[in-house]
Amino acid sequence: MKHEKGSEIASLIREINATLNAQLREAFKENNLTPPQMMIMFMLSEEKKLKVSEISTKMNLANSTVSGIIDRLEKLGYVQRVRSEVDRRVVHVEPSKQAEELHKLFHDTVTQFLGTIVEDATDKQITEVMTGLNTLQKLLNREKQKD
Amino acid sequence: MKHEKGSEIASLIREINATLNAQLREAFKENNLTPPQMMIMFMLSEEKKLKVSEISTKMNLANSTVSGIIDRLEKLGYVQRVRSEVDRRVVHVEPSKQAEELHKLFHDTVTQFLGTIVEDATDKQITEVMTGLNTLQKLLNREKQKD
DNA sequence: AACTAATATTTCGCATACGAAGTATTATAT
DNA sequence: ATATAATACTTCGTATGCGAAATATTAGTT
Repeated sequence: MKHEKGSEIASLIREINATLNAQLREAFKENNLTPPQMMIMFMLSEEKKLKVSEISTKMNLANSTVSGIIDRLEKLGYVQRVRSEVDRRVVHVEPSKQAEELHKLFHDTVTQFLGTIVEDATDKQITEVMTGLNTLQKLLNREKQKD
Repeated sequence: MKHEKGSEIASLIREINATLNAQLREAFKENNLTPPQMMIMFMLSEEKKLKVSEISTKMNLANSTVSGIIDRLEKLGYVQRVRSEVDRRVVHVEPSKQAEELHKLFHDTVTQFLGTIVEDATDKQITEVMTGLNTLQKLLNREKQKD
């Protein structure tokens, strides 16, 4: 009986994640960008310049994954890689000049979508969700060492 | 300010999902199977026979995704496809005879892992998590029609 | 019965997503 | 100063994961 709750929780996470991704794809469809592409553009419109590893950390992705996404954004002409002068191992990702008008649009689209998640949710509901997610995160992250 | 909570929630979901997947990969590493492969073997050891579309529904995946996973499990000799006699459009996925000893092992491994999620979690914590996830799921799923 | 619609699955093209290995550069140790 | 280790990123191979289109079969219409 012990694994029943774990099973239910794992299943719910999978389902919620899938739903969220589907809605993100739908919301960004007009822009012809995928969710992670859009999120990176969003972050760049706020930060103006990010290291590949910073993007990986913020988005919880492996460097190799981000590198591939940047490849495609670069090919689309939306960003450019710039090697750091200070430390030439570092690659800065910057929004490109020629797509500057789009940046505001991307930013607004993402902001708007993120708003809809909690739109017409009560404060109580938001608290419930945040509490539950934080608790689950803690449960998952501690149980490294044992016996 | 409105999108801040939405952003935080989306980010937490991503992070939790990634953590869960990483732990699943780690737990199933010994078996040389990926998480979805392992989950399908788990389901088959309980049900003995499932339609492709049933697997898709239970796992919240597109049929095309499941079809690919079954391809690889079949290539490994762990399952076999059997066309239904009743409705020849339907494909039944069955555990293979030659891997029968492994099935119990797979089942135990999955059961054990699902147990660890809630292991040494208090009832209060489990309730918090369940409440939060259910609330979030409801929030995401209702906002189809509007204005 | 012939035609059309619906259903179940597969195939295809593409974009994540990961870890391992490779490359280049910088930091550290001897 | 040179060898070694650490860091940042890319490349490679493989497995999801999706939607759209293709295929095969069954159900429903006329």
